[in-house]
Amino acid sequence: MSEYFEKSSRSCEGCQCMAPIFSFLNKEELKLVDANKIHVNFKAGETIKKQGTFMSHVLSVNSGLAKVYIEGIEGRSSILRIVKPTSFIGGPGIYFDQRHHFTITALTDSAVCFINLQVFKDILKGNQSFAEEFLRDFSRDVLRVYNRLIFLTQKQMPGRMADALLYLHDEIFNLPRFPMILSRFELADLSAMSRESAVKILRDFQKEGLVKISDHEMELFDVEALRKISRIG
Amino acid sequence: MSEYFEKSSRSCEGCQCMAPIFSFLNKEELKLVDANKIHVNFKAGETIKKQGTFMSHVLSVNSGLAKVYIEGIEGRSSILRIVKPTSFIGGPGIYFDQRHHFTITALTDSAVCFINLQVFKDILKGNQSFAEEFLRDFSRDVLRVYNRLIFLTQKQMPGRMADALLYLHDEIFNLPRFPMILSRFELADLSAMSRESAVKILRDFQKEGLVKISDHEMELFDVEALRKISRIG
DNA sequence: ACGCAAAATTGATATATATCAACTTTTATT
DNA sequence: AATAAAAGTTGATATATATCAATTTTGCGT
Repeated sequence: MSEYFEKSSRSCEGCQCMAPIFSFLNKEELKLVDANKIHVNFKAGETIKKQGTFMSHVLSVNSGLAKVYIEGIEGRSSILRIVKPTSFIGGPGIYFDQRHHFTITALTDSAVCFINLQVFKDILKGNQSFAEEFLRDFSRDVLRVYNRLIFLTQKQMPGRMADALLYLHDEIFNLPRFPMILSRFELADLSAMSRESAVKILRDFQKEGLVKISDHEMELFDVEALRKISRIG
Repeated sequence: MSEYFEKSSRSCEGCQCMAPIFSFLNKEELKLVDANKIHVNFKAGETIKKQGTFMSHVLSVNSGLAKVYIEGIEGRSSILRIVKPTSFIGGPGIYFDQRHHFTITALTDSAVCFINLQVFKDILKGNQSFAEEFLRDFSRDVLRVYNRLIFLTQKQMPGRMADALLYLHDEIFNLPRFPMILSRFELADLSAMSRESAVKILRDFQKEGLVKISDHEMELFDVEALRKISRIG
């Protein structure tokens, strides 16, 4: 565990790497956040927050990529989302039971700010537009889960894998060629299948010339074909 | 379509059938709700709100039972929850895009109040404890979906069907014997399988003496055995 | 009470998917 | 560089699940 942390030397004011939601804060509120945050660096693979633990802070991912996943039955996991900078991470525990309902793990070296939950809530109370943006962000998250529920239960494997790749393409990298940050195992967790099945589907995609995987890089040759596979299910 | 509606003669104040969340309102706020609500009766089978439509109101189910489901791919549906009186129904559209992201259908004759969304939001702005209760309610909903995501993707059919029955038992009726409000088709939508599979699993449960279905009644003889099946997956 | 339409049921079959076991490649460690 | 450990791959097989087609039951309107 090498979570070397620091009382950030930079202040939040003027910080380029805070999550967009915090742009709704005024100077005073930002100072409050500044005084009640902890900045921590994580190495790839490290656990940022563990499901089930007490939620003392909310998170802002400043740099790096992370996976947010629910630890389910017998060691199996469902990845809810991949987080890219800069993103806010709260979750349903904030106003329900003050617990984390998912685990967050760094996929690459990452920098994260932890903002004291009570301070966050206090600011939320007094700033209407901040509160509304928070709700918008939360709601977007919820809709993502709705979508996952539908496509994980109603599509079959090729469609689910196509969706996983398109998710990385459309939401994370916006490029047909991107670093393969997820292992086959994680890709399986993202598309609700076994590792072996994930490997086989990817091999099929590769044979058909839709994608190419090499040297930790994924290249999508035919995004439209993938979209079609996604549609067909 | 026999949605005969009425400007309710009773006022909200003192109404015994409003959703618990509204108990956080003061008299004045309640009057505002009163002046901006519509009370509608639905017959079993009627659609209360349709996925994709503009969200002009939030709902309070005063009596009757309803199903909340997402219309997914090629006519397939996923039931998110069964709603019993008295319950508030909002959804992620409130602060995101003002649309309904699920369809609500009456399972029995029902009475529903539609509260103007803008008025609802205005009150939320000015009443902190109401806002927090709203967030708690919303978060509870979200956690329900998390759970469904996990058990629908990580358990196999017997476990999923056991969960569906236990859901009705634990959350809706709190009795080992209850009216079978869901068709086999709907039970299948609740446990993410085909109708035929649902029938077969139920037959197995019945053969093993775990449940009995007759005359629109479901009786759970061995709740603990069902819990075990749920656990095993 | 009759007849129709919808829902439920059934067994046979096809398909999708997981599991298993063996093996290869990659990555990390000493 | 050698070795171990982890990740990835593969084909064979078993299992879970959906689909299909035929049949029965139930509910409903006249």
